[in-house]
Parts: sequence; C-alpha cells; structure tokens
Amino acid sequence: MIPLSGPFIEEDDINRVIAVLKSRRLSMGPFTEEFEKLIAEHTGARYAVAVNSGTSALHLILKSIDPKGRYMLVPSFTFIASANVALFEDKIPLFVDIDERTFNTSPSNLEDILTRIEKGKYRYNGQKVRIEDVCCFMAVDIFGHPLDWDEVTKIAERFGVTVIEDSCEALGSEYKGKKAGTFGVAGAFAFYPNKQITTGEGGVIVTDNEDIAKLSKSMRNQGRGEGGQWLLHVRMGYNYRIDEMSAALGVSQMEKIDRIIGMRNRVAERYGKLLENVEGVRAPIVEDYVTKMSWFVYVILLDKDVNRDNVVDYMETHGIQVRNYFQPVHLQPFYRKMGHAEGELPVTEDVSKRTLALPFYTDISEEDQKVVVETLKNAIEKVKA
Amino acid sequence: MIPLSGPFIEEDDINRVIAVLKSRRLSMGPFTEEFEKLIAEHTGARYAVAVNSGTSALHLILKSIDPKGRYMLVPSFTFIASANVALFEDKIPLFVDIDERTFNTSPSNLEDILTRIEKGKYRYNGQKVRIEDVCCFMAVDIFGHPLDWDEVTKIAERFGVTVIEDSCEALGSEYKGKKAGTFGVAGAFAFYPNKQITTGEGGVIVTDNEDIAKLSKSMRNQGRGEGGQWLLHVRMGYNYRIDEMSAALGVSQMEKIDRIIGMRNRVAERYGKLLENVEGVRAPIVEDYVTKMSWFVYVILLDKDVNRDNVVDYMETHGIQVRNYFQPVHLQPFYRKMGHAEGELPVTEDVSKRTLALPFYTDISEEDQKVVVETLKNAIEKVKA
DNA sequence: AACGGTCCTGAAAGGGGTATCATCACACCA
DNA sequence: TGGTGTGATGATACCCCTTTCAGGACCGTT
Repeated sequence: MIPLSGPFIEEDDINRVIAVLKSRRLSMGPFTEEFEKLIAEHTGARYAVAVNSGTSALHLILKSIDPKGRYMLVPSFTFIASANVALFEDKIPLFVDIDERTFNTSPSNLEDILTRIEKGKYRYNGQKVRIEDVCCFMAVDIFGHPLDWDEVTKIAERFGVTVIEDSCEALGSEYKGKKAGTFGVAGAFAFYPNKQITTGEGGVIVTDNEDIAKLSKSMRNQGRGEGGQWLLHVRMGYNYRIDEMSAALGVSQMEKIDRIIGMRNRVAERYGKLLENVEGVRAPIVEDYVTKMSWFVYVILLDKDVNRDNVVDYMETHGIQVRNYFQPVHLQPFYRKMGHAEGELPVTEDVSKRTLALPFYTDISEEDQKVVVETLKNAIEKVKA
Repeated sequence: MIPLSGPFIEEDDINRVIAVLKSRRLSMGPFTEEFEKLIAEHTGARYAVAVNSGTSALHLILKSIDPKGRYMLVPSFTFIASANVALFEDKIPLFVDIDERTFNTSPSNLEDILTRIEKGKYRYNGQKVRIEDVCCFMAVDIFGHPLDWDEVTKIAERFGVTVIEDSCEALGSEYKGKKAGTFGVAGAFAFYPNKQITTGEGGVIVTDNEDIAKLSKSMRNQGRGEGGQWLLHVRMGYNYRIDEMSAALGVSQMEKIDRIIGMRNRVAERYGKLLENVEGVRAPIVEDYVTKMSWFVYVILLDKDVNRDNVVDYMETHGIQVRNYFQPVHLQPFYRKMGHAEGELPVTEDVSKRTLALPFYTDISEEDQKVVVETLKNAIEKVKA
C-alpha cells in the first residue's frame, strides 16, 4: 500500500525526544523556546509562539487582535478550522470564491464581495452586512501555494480589512522572496504528521506585532500574567501549550527544513514529469510570483468528464491512498444548517469535485511515484471507458 | 534544589515513545485507543476519550451535554479552567464556597445557594438567577481528595442539576469503593507533568453515557462524522486530539498506575509523620469515606498567625520550591472585572491565604522530605519570631 | 400588455439579555 | 428620634440581534 502521506522521522528526531524524556521537563521547557526561535529565524518574523495545533494558532491570533465586527471573510475551499475559528468567537464566516488555477482565494471575487458590502448590496441571512462589521479576512495559502499577496493586500487595505494569514500549509514557501506567514498581521503554521515538518500535533503563530505575541503567549497558558506571574490569570485563556516532546521534534525537523523542502520539491518535479503523459488531468500550477514553493500536498485537477469518485475507488482498491480534498466548508453538514447551499461559490464547488491528492511525502520513492501515476492512468482510462 | 513536582519517567516509558516515532503514526493511532482502554478499565467507566488537556476534556463534556441555562455552579478554590470552560460556552460561573477540612466544595453551601436560587433570592449582576437557568455543577475533587459524593449527588438530584466531575487531580482515588471520575455524567482527568501520571500535555474524558462519548470523539477531531466519514464535518469541532507520543507515554504510565499511587501514598505518609512535630501547620485531612487516596499535591494549612508569603520566600531562598495554590478563581484579575470581589466566599478566601503545597512527586526521597520539613520548621519559627 | 411569481430589500416587530433606576428596609449615627 | 447611607429587590428601559413581513422590482408566461 502506498500511503497518502507520512512524517519524515530520522535518528536525530528520535534522539531529541529521548533527551526530553530524560530531562524530566515535559512541558514549558527549553525546546519550546528553541523551536520558536528556529521558526522565527526561518520565516523572518520577529516573534513566534508555539501552540498545540494550527487551529489553536488561528484561534489565538483572532483572540489577540480582538477585531470588531461580526463577520469574517474566508475561503470555503480550505480546511474547516480556517472558518471554525470565527464560530469560536461568535463571528460569522462569509465565504469567498477561489481562482481555478491555484485554488487560492480569487482577489477579484474578494474585491467584488467587499465592494458589494460597501454598497450595502451584500446580505447574510436577510441582514445587510456593513463594511465596518467585517472584522477580518482569513487568508489561506492553500496547499502550500502563496496567495497573490500584492493584490490581496491592496484590496484589504482599500477596504480597511485586517488580514490574518492561515499559512498552516505553507511553511517555507515564498511570495516574491518573502516567506509565507509574514503577510498578514500574524500567520499560523501547523505541524500535523502530513505537513512539511511535524511535531505530532502542533502549531505556531508568527508575527511582528508585539501585542499579538504577548497576548498569544498568555492565552495559550490559561491567560497567565507576564513576568513569571504564575498564579495570576489576568485574562481569559486556554490550554494551548505545546508539550516538550513535540517541541523537540519540531526543533530537529526545523534544523533540516531546507533539505526537507528540497526533497519534496524533487517529488513534485517527478510527478510533474510523469503526469505529462497522462490525459485528463492537470498538474498543480505554480505561479511566477512564487519564488519558493514548499509543497504540502500534490493536488491534481481532473477533467470534467472524469468521474473523480470512481478514480478514488479504483486507486484505493489498487493499494494507493488518495484523497479528494477539500470538501468546501460551506457545504459541510453543519454549515448547511446555517443556511449555506450549492450554488453559492461556483468555482469552489466545481474544483472541489475534481481535485485529487496523490500520495505525497518527503521520502516517497521514485518507483512508488511511477506506480501511482501508472495506476492513475489506468483508472482514468477505465473510468472514461 | 528540591523541586515542587516532577514526572516519573522510566525506561519503559521512553521505549514506548521511541516505538511511536519508528511507527510513523504520530497521531490518531493505536496508542490513543490503548490508552483509552486502560483508563476505562482502571476507572470502571464504559467509555474513555483521550484529548490534549484536562481543559479540553472539561470543555468537551460541557459541549457534549449541551445543557440549557446560562449559569454554572463551580467552586472558586480550584484551577481556573474549571470555571473558564463555562466562559468558553458563554455561560456564567457562580461560585460555591468550600469546606475548611478537605478544601472541597461545601455541600451545605451548595445546598444553601441552590435553595436561595429556587426562592428567587440569589442574584448575579443585579439579575435574579432562576433555578432553570442553572445548567450544571462543575464538581471538583480537589488535590485528589474526592468530594462527599453521597451528599453532593443528593443535593444535585433534588434541584435537578446536572453534575460534571472535574476529577483532573484525582486519578485513582476512590469514594466508598468507587473511582473518582465516575460520579457525574462524565469525568475529566488531566496529565500535566505534575499529575499522578503524565502524558506531557493531555487529558481524558470518562463516561458511561454513549452520546457524550460519541460527541466528544467527534468534536475533539474537528467535528468529523462517525464511521470513517473523514472528510465530513457534521458538527462544530476543535482540534483536541492527543498525539501518539503522549498517548504512548500514557499507556506505559497506566500500566504502573497502582505502583505509582502506592509510592505517592508512602510519600504522603512520611510527610504526615514528619509534620507531627511541626507547630503551626495542619497536615491534609483524608475523610473516612475516601477508601483510596491518590495524592496529587500535598497541601498543608498554616495557622492564621503564620505569614504564608514569608514562609514561601524562606523556603524558596533555601532551595525548596513550594507553592501557594490555589488563588481563588473569583479573585483572579479578569474575574474581578466581571464584578467579583473579596468577601464573596469567606472560607475560600481564608484558606487560600494559608495553604502551602510542599514538594511532592512519586520518587522524592525520604531525605529530601526531611529537609523540606526541617526547612519548613525553621521558616515558621523565623516568621513567628 | 397584463398577470403572477420570485427575489430583493428596507423596515418593523419581537425576544433575550443587560444595565439602570426607584423604592424599600434596615442599620448606623448624630 | 430622625436623617443618612447601604444593600437588596422589583420594575423598567434599552440595546442588539434575529426574524418576519410587506412593498417593489424584475422576469417569465400567457
């Protein structure tokens, strides 16, 4: 069986974790700080705050900036947590459609929605959405591919909308020479085992904003006060701490981040070459403004006449794990209950029916990749026939 | 330096974690299930759901039972998360005072408050609290010592109030032969490194209620559907998953839980003997209904004429870590902002000024304990003089 | 061209929660 | 004994959000 994904764990990773266990410091120790330092250095952000998941990172950013306004703009073609954090704070997600090439938020659709809101032409549940009610835009660098940040920033600034960067899938990617995660007021990364680097479960916040860093650090630790005020809880807080084993893993993984990204780039290149001979599929597009691509997953787009679900079945029965993500957030069962339905986001809904993630991990072998593409070719022929 | 606390990590614990790293399953794997099985067996609960913290466990229980009513009863002499989970769900904590002997919620004060509520004599922020607005009682087994569950259950049933058991500090304790965590509709445990057993960061929910178990499992994993519906999110959810390294640690720790509790009991016994010769302190009281005591921390009560803060300073400067917990929740800065103030809970406020937690961990040596008690004796003499 | 249906949109009503105020009782003090 | 201050209590007003309704524009049909 060729799995969809998997972590890249070597001897040095294991040794780091052992060191933690022998140190008897299993939480809030030196590895957390070291991990944060490495992330900050790598991204170029001034501050990094490690937490226990990407979801926690997004939540704490939102809490820290505490933006006024009940609505949050967010794409629907993303992991559900991007939108859920709005619900955590009793805010309402408003969905933006995507661009068919990169699967990222379409700047023109973003601009269109904001224009309609400004003109009083945009409604949610029968209610007019005012521009001052839009608290922020949760901007996602999907599958590792950065947004068109010049465009997005320009639009957001024009309408006075704060941008949070959900760069959970894009650690190491660069837009015009600048690292993903550094474009909004703060950025979030995630380190689930299928990510570029893993900490088991884990995430991190990066920001140049001192207040966000300070508040996030406090709120991840039950709202405790600064300066060793250990027993004082000065604000609302959560337990979003990362444990030391995870942080230690993060340290050893970050020490070889460039090598990992390089290996993943070669995997992507090989897929690209192999897919040139396959009819009915479109390989991922990397736009020119992406000066460095850090692949999270390798998602191809099937032609409209290829039944994706049948391809998935064929691949799975032939021992190859694939996945059809993302299902649009606005069509998830409990978002439907909030009034969303098909037709709201044409590109998102079309694309989400045709995407297919191929097995992709740092140390996948060339042979396995060939098997994947051969099986895919067979699947498409079978499905079309 | 003699630390306040520390985890008890042995060779087998380390080996389990190594096994995880070599398995390439760093999340949602077999150790999580094994850990849950061991917890369920040990407590006698039908279901166990492992999560990433005790706070997450409490939150998911509250979410799962989704109780009607805006107010939650909770002691103030507890860790802040017991009360914070109410705020997570836009509910308002109403504080109950404690018993001076065990530091646990005073059943008579609980009864008194509920009676006043029923008679329309209880107000919060000027507003009358109605009995049907009380969603539940967050019952805490403080420092490992079980509540007087016969009394608490009787009162809660009389007023129709749901009980959630915050047994985060009481893994292994028994009330009249029944394990802590099994008295409310569900119980929560926590495994921070200072706890009886540790997973780094981690927690677990135990319950006999199938719905609570099912909902908790879904909501810890982003609200995903049951039965392998991996891409469907059928309800609101969080990332409260425990990672496999932590779960593996939990497995090896649970395999020796009886030995650990036994060792901690001997530590407590030794402290008890040593403290018999110390004036001005009261050793912890264990009530007769506690058929098995699983010590979390060892908290002594200083006489009113002993200045606790000076004792703390003395001990710390003499290389012995101690702690004055808990600071009452209702007097934490951001609870004060909600209108709470001194005078609300006389016993809680008195006790919290006089408690002192001594260094306490599974493998503390008898020699170190003697040093602790000798230093304490000197501290008290110095302070009184 | 007239009719009817749908969708859009503004406005108003309803409800829940919160804050404020007036009143009353009680206690303390002059 | 009366005045003042404090705290408890009931009532009220207000604010915000949400739902509903009615009018009107638009479009398709007859």
